[in-house]
Amino acid sequence: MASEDRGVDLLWGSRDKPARPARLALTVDRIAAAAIEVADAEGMAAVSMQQVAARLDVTKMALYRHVASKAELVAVMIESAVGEPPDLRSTPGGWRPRLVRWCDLMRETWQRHPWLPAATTGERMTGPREVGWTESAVAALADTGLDGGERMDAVFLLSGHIRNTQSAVTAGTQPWTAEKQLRTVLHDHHHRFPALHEAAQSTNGGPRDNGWQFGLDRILDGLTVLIEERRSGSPR
Amino acid sequence: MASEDRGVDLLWGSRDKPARPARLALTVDRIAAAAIEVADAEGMAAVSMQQVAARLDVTKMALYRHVASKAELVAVMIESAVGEPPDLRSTPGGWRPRLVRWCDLMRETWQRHPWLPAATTGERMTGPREVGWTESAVAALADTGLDGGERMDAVFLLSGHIRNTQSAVTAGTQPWTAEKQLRTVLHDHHHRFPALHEAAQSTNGGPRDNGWQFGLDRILDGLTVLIEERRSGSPR
DNA sequence: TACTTGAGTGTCCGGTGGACACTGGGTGTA
DNA sequence: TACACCCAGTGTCCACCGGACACTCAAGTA
Repeated sequence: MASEDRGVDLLWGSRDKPARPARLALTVDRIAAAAIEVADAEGMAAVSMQQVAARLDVTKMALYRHVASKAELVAVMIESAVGEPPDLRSTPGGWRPRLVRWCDLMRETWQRHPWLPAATTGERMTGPREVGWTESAVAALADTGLDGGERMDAVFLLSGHIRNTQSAVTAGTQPWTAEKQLRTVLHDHHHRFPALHEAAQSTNGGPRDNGWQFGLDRILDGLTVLIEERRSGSPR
Repeated sequence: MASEDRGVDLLWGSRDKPARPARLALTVDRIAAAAIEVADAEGMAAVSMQQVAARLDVTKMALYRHVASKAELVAVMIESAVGEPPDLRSTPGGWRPRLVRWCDLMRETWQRHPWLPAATTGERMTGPREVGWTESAVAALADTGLDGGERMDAVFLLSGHIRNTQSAVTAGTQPWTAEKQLRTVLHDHHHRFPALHEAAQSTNGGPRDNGWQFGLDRILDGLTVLIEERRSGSPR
């Protein structure tokens, strides 16, 4: 059938265009780019081998010449989407502003690719760039007096918070992010959830950011407490 | 075929058992229980309509008489698995021990049902018990001087941390939880990730808990800073 | 010119969630 | 008592998913 189409094409028009331009056209990078387009436009759920293949005008099985499995495709997508990890050494002011900067950059790229939270959960392969981001943040904590495990835990805590707030933006991870639903539920059952009802009432307005800024400040304050304790008090 | 089996059954044995015990046997609760069994044993990915139906010796379509969709089934599973929210008013010592207690209970049930992190991500319906857990934690922050939004954000921060550490246990959300992989990568490319390499080296042993305790302490310390600031200093 | 290589194809498989028409026993009503 | 309706559970179908595998056929090499 495809060959028939080709025949018609050859007979009726565009004879001048190269007879086989499609050969060697497929590469891992092009596949990843197409998959990212799909994910950006329609979400991670829409990323299937056939969808991606269709966008490249190719059969899904052709993709398997270049990626071993869908998991590998997703891994390549992530590695491509996260971009080069930042160098924070030029950011002045010590560990705290550096981590803030790191979070800003992280959230920026995650906002550009809202499917990243969903794609980066679960057991999976990790690419060098992704590890590079972690490296970058751990390095920012180098001279804080925290031991290695603590530095890693701190970065994990921070990136987890980014993931939570970021995925909640698009997918409503937490009950109260499904705004309308919760609001009506709270209205109908306010006697059952008095504390929530009261909290919803006494919220000091302001645009919701899923608790991003609040959580960031709490985490950094908590880290500050530990770091100062280590520095001045008992150096363990 | 099923009727044949029934016939054989009737002819050869167990004639005494009621002729049609299966009628009215299916209920939402039984379906949810079966689905939870599947999820506990084989993970969320194994929860399909047919799997659940098979466990109940029933056709998958029979389930649709009782739940409208798979999403609804999952919602019922969650609501059933989280259990009754706790009453923390009897826990002495103020908001901090109460939140610690809340986290302990939360982690306990999440450990009993390791699929809960995976099931509670994404847009979905929320049941009264799940909201009840939130209510419970928000109530624990009632007399802290935080406004409603802050109380909600604090609970979100905490439950997000539980989710992250808990799901990492089973699914390796973060790069460095894939222990062996990262360790070999770090060994092979230590020149590329010096900070990570050094951190991995200088970790003060101890059993990893995915940064649960570390993160919890940081978050609670950070909350303490804010609450004390509100109480003593400028009440905003 | 003959042979090998390898990118892309077509077809198949088992699994998924779900639509829809059907069966057949239980029960309320005439 | 007879009948009709109700409705829990069934069987079959569909589109879609990821993936195995054998195939075609153009291009490069010997």
